[in-house]
Amino acid sequence: MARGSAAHDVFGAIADPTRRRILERLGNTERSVNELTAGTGLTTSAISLHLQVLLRAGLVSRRVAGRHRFYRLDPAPLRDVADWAAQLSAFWAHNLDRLQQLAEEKDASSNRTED
Amino acid sequence: MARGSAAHDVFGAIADPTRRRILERLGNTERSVNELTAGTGLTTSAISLHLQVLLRAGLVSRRVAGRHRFYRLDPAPLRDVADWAAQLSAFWAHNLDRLQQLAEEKDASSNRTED
DNA sequence: CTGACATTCAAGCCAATACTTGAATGAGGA
DNA sequence: TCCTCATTCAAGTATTGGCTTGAATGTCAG
Repeated sequence: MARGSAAHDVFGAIADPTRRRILERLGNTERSVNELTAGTGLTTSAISLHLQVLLRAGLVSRRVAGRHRFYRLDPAPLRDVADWAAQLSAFWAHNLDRLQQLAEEKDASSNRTED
Repeated sequence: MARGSAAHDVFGAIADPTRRRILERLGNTERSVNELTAGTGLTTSAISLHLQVLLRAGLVSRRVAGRHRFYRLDPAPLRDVADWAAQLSAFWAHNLDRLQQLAEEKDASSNRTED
């Protein structure tokens, strides 16, 4: 991605596998840069840069605690991506009803007490 | 996206806005390169290159008809993207049961809850 | 205060990408 | 056949993005 495109939008941000792994690892817990660096063969600088990209894309937010910065996943842009991809695939398959089904299912999960 | 990442995977392919527009335009109809070029300020060469990327990512397939190539959307990879994004956003929202439901529904692949 | 740790900043490098122009391939029509 | 249209191929260029190293910032522990 060079000319017109940009890594500061969501699609550009999730294009990188390292950043996707970070997001996955950030799934439910907030983690420090050091934690996120562990396992990857990269330096903390590299991970920090990736986190800046994710920040700019609105995919993560951070909490400063002493000399640690804890990063946490922000789901809203991901949901945009999911919607875009789901709509497009459903559109092609002419499964418009399935798209709506998914939307309802999603809606129902928020105000559902127990199954 | 330079080093580790690649435009031949789905996420890299949809990172480019031009390619996303192509996919959207391909929504329900198959279109020729010329048709897809119209409207963009780009050359047919550029669009052709983008289509090759989309082809390699499995996002489109083509039908050769005389001197025209008609490209058509292939929804499967998009559904992968949708699943990935939806799972992650749902994960964060503490809808773990729903995540598991989705996972089982799809592949029953291993989902690790790293502490 | 001093030292060690956690994170970011600043250059700088290399590879990959998006685009262009010009030529090549291939199919249809006169 | 010959010419034209539709598409791709082949360089070539500029820009971007990912990563590293080395220094700067800031914070806790002694």
